Amino acid sequence: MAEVAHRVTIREVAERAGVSIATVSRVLNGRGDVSDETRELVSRIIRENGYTANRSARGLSAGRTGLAGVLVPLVYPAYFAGILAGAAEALSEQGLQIVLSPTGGEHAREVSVLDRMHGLTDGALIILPEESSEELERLLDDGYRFVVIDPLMPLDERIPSVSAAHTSGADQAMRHLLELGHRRIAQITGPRGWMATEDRRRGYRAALAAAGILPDPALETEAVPELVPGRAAAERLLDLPEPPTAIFAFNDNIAIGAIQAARARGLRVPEDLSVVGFDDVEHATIVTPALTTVRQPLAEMGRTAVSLLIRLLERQRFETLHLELATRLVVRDSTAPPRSV
Amino acid sequence: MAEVAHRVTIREVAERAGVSIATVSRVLNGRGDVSDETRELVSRIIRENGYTANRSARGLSAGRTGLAGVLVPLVYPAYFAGILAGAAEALSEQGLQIVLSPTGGEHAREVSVLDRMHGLTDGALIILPEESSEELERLLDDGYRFVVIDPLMPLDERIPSVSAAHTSGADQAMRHLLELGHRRIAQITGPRGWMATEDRRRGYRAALAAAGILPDPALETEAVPELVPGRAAAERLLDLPEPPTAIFAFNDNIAIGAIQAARARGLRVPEDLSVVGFDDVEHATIVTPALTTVRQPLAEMGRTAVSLLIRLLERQRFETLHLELATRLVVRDSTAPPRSV
DNA sequence: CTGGTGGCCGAAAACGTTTCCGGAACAGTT
DNA sequence: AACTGTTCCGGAAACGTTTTCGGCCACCAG
Repeated sequence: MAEVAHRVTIREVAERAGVSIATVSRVLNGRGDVSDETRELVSRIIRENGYTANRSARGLSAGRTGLAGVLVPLVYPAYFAGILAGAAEALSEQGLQIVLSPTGGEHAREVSVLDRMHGLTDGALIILPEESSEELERLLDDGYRFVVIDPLMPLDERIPSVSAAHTSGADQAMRHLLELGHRRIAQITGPRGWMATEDRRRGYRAALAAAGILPDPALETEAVPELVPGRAAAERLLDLPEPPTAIFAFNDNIAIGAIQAARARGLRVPEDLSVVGFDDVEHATIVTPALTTVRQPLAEMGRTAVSLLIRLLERQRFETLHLELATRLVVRDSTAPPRSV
Repeated sequence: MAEVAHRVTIREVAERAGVSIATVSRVLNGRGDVSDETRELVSRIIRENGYTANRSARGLSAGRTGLAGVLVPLVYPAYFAGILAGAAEALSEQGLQIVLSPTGGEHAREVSVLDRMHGLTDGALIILPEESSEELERLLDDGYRFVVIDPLMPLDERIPSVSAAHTSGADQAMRHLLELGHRRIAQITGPRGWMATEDRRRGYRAALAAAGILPDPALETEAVPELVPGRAAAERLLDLPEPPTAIFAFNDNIAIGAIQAARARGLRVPEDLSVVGFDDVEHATIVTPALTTVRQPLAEMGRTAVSLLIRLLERQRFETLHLELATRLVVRDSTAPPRSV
């Protein structure tokens, strides 16, 4: 029990093995130019002394830190946790450690966090970035490597990104409702200006148009993608003189809010009101009725972003920097033909 | 657009400001011994050139990396996300970055991750560790600083830990059910040997004893704390010749599984079966009926662990290394008096 | 005028690695 | 015997900071 616990260094390992530190380093990193005999000896000493390299020193010397940043607005929501889980798995396979930074979705904080990341990590995944394309371009020009997951705003061509097929997802959801016979289908959108919002709105309108239905502006309302605002938005829709028979919600939380709103006024889901969500987080399966929703492959988005990042770090050239993953409607119990049919 | 983007160093900042690197370092770290004038000038140059310190170099030189490890079995489950959210907030307030390591709950992987952490971070939070007390003691003797959150096994006195009041929580849950008039109360426990399992079992038995009820071994069954195993366990209980009128589940997932099991055989919750969970994750509020459950202050456990870790890093001496946070019963809609009363 | 004090700053060592360069030893070829 | 290669290894520079130590200067008191 030492007075001050002293971490064993490469120099001590070298001394005890009777070799130079260069040789120890070579063994450590699996470089060639070491005899089997020496390699064996050094490995033993390393094991016996419980030596592990000081990452700061390694990072400083080698120019790579082995760290990858993951910027996320919040840790808690299942949406982020899903992406994070996929990314974490893939990063760990690549031997990269994750530096997790919740930004709280505040622009200023995110900018400063990102600046710090530049001196700390080899690259980053940025989920739902608050930053403008210009700010990200500056970072890119500074030589930092990163991949954006689910960009809120349209980004410059040069910025690598991974997203989901919003328009197609909305289209699938709408087709499903239309086939069930719904004609008055409301949409609770996400915040105006987000790419996801606009893309899904496009899908919504296109599907209506294809069915020969004139969109009713009263049936489109907006909500912060959380449960309580979702419930409020649904209440607004149900208060309409001619309320919808189905609601297509921006995400599962809003959809669950809508189910609660319906139940609160004695409407049954799906008999009196059909509800479709988006995301397919775990909540969708435990709510009653189980939610029909558009599945986003969250974990896979994380994994895909990592593989893009890896190739970026290896300075590979690419065909395409923009990946869009397919979405898929999952039909459960919250949708049925409308009453009147 | 430089050929190879070159990160600006402290040396360049010093040159452009016409001062020594020592002075720039002093400004950077807010040390005294710099005139206001010089400080202003250097700050400007730093801002203009978008300089941020290389963390590896800083870590190497200063002996502190500004990184804190967080070891977690999985990222996804709301239980971990809740703790992580609290810890993340507190760590960021302290200017520490989070190195997140999902271990998959595999012992071997956790050990190696932890070894790596030692050379990378200043300290760590270890949530639900797979490691034995001995392994953690070795780490402690090596001079690594960490705090265990919700230990699975009893740990050595010297290992700092934060946990929740399991026994008291179980007692509150049982009292509630007993007061409602239940006499045949089943328990679905967590895995045998876990501290949480044993403590809650103690609370369960003590409450029964206090009510003068002889425990029936048939009413105690075990499940992996997830939804599907929980449903299976509940089915076993409901298949009993004399089934329980209430179930006290090890966590919310199991409780939700129990609700599903009841519903599947036409029993109504809470009229025909009362269910109490543990944790109070978000799921508990969106399931129907909303779950009566014992709330663990997850975010606060994370924050508390961080403040312990901070004091450890500052080498403060302490009164106590073991903190237990209070749990509290939250009554919702999944509990009611039994049928027969 | 002298000596002391305090504010401000620079030189340089130190942190623990990786990696470049070159040298020793030995085998094979001519 | 002299060479050319190969294999294996060590010396030392370099990475970008922090921090210690000491020096210079201005100011003040005696």
